[in-house]
Amino acid sequence: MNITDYLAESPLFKGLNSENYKELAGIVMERDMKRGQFIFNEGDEGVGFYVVASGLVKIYKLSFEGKEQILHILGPGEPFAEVAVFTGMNYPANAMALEQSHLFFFPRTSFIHLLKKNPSLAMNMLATLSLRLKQFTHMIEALSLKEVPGRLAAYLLLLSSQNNDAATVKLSIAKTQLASLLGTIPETLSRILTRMNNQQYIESKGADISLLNRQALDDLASGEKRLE
Amino acid sequence: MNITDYLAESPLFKGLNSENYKELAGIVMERDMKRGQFIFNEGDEGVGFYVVASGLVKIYKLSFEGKEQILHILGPGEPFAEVAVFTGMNYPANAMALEQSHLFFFPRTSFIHLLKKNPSLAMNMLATLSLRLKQFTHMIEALSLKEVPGRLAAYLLLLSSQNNDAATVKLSIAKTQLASLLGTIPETLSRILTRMNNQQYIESKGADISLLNRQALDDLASGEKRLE
DNA sequence: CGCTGCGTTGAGCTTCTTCAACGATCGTGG
DNA sequence: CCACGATCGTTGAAGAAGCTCAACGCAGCG
Repeated sequence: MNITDYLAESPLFKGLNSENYKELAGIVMERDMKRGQFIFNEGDEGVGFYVVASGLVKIYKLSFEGKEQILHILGPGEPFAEVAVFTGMNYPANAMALEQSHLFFFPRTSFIHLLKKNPSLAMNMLATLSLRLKQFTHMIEALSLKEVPGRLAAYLLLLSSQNNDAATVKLSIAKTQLASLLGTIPETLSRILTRMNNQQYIESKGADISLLNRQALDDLASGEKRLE
Repeated sequence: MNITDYLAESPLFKGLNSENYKELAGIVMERDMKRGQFIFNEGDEGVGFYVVASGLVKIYKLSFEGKEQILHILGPGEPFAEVAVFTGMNYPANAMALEQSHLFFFPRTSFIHLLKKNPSLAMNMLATLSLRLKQFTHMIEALSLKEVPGRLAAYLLLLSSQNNDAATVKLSIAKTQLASLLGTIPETLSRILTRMNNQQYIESKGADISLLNRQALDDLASGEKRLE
């Protein structure tokens, strides 16, 4: 599988013609990252953006004391740091590989050059950024309106829905990372998982979690009910 | 002042040529809203987006119990609901006029038509969306990493910096609305303002707030210090 | 004048975090 | 191959932050 095939799989570049792909392939650079390696840090100059070819990447912010809030977890086909390309500003957050990852890097100036000649590429970017904005909207809502059990319930239901409503879901990230993604800490997450088990809403064994009572999880996610 | 002049003031449309403006003026529709009037509700079909000509608009989410989280407060020249245009999805939040407002409305299909012929318009939209994404990044950081005093301090410093670092700032929205914007409730906001007064960090009289100790506010905003 | 919305204050309570300790797992080097 | 260390997950106890509920003053406005 060559670079063009990989690119065609990303929503960002879907539906472009072969000439477009050739041009993209012409400016792309490849980077290999090991688990735990920094891709860039908040404040670094925004020299371009990335698309995950393989692996897993987290985008996150750190507080003064070092507490982490994950903004995104990104897998194959997903772009990140596009914002830096268009604002011309520095990266607004940190990026780290969660596992061995292969990345495509698109330098800012060359990419903008492509964009200007290419309305459909621009439309794709607009759609992608819009979707991301919508995700952030949900995230802000969750962080400010819901309690942690509600956020966790929403996350589990989301995972399930992404898997044909599977009864059992597998966490693709460590529980510590999940805690950060949900805006809390590992201890709290652990306690809430225990309580959900006690209530028979779920049955969790390590990274595998079975959803036993969807209705109850729904109620938690909508804030309609509290976790006993 | 005609429509074209108004449009040219919005960052969204800055730097376009006169032909572009004429086309935009050709598809725009004008709407007048009274204070408290709904512009659209979450879940409504995303038929187009708006630019504020005059007045003030809030974009917000509601929890099950009716608690509100404001996502944005928008004034003249600022666009909103662009996301719906590109995702083709329903509006992801509610919009309400905070005061008597005059709005420009751009219907989805006509606007997309313009975009496709017009790379510089697309580039402007990309830059605008990216900036908004960056703001959301900050907001998520604030909501999850900072305590309420820190968020308030950051907000006051932001207001001041938008006014040539004025020593005294005036809140353009009601304190209840500010509470929602900061992800808290009026009672908590009120108590924190009182504490900041006691510490002589600020001096507040109604909507006018003087910043007496910028260093202390900075420390709060960065999470470096706690409010006594 | 009375109503309504906004802001403030107090008391009690819930949720979450902090701090500390401990068990399990896993990869690595001896 | 085993032992060790590191990371991760879990549990307990105590404390802090913010929320709920309730009451009240105040201003603007019909």
